[in-house]
Amino acid sequence: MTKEEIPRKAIYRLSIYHRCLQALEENSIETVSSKALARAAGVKPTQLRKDLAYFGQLGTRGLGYNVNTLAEFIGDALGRTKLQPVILVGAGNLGTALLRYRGFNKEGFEIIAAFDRNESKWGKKASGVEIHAFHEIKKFVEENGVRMVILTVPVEEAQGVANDLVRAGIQAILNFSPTVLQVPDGVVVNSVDLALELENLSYFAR
Amino acid sequence: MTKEEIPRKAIYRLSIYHRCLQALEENSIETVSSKALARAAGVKPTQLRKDLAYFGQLGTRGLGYNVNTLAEFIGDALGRTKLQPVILVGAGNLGTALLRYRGFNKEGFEIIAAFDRNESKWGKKASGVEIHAFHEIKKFVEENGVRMVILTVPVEEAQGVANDLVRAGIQAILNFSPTVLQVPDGVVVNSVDLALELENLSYFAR
DNA sequence: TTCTGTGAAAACCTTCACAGCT
DNA sequence: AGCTGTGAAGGTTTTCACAGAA
Repeated sequence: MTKEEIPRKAIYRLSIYHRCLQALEENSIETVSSKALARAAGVKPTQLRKDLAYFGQLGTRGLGYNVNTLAEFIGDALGRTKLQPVILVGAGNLGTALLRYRGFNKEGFEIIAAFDRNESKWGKKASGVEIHAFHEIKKFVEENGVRMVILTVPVEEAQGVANDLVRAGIQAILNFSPTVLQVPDGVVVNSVDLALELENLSYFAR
Repeated sequence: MTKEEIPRKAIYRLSIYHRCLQALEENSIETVSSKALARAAGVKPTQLRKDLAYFGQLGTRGLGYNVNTLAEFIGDALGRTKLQPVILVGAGNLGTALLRYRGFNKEGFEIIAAFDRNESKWGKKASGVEIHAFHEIKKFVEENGVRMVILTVPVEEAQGVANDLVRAGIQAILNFSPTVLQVPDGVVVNSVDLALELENLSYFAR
């Protein structure tokens, strides 16, 4: 069972299961069946079992899954045990809104710094996060072992900035610009394209 | 070639192609090969051709595709010809940031109103969009023929509000809460889960 | 020759059916 | 009995290989 043979989509769903398990933990529920957990996660029970089976036998037949054990196991499998430092590049509208958003911390990610090209922002803080000069990124990334970036710059700048980030040693980019970033192998990009999601919705809503 | 047999993912990619074509149009490029367009969209040429082939013969063999014609065709296929009214529910951090974000308009969507539970916000405007009382949604939706919602309320409220929206006749929800919404058949949900995207990235970044 | 269109093959992912613990 | 684990079947999406038009 190596990392390679687990479907991409299964990994994605694992995060969802993890969330649902956290909710169950908060309600002091100790055991859950694949049926109940699958329902909460919006998938079919067999799929949930299959996904978990990639990692071994995690449940107890006739009983179900232990909530705590399973939550911890998935957390480990996702490499989510320790806090991951993240930087944000582009402290505009969306960027500062994301700095204010507390959802990341709760899930184990900390935005430790922001970067912007606009000199007037340098040294200032937004939601407790200091905004640095853009050209300091490379040094900062190296010194702090940063691997992940949230990219919220205007479309026109996105590819150029992405190139700089790759050069600085960044391995993963969460891209909010409505463009397809070209990056070398070994660098991962997930794009959140708001207009595209709307467009997609409008197609399927009749 | 009915709507039903075209892969979901192909529809999604169509939006990407559309974007790339718009960029080409702005640069006054008249013709593009599947190879070039696929590269820009981050897919393989064969996949692009297959996707387009679902809709008929759109290119010219030996030559490529006409940028204008193809852009217009895809726009039509996506039902993107006329402006779609959208409302935003939950005028908090993320909500107001999205109101400020101009990317929607450019792609043919207009946020015509915002709604919030917080009475102190009622009647105020954020980025030119008026914030209404939450209980006015149903009436507003009916009167304005609104089918789509951007949902940016806190997690705890998300499912409850979604239920209200469905009752008000909403057909599509772009959900930003980190939870899986349960909705009846006929209602479409696309979720943008920021922490989940980060988690996913962190797994694939080594 | 160049580049699209497309049936067939391959890869991938989901679901089924039931074996196997508790 | 109740519920998980899993090989096999089924379905969907991607890629290949090449036919066909400009």
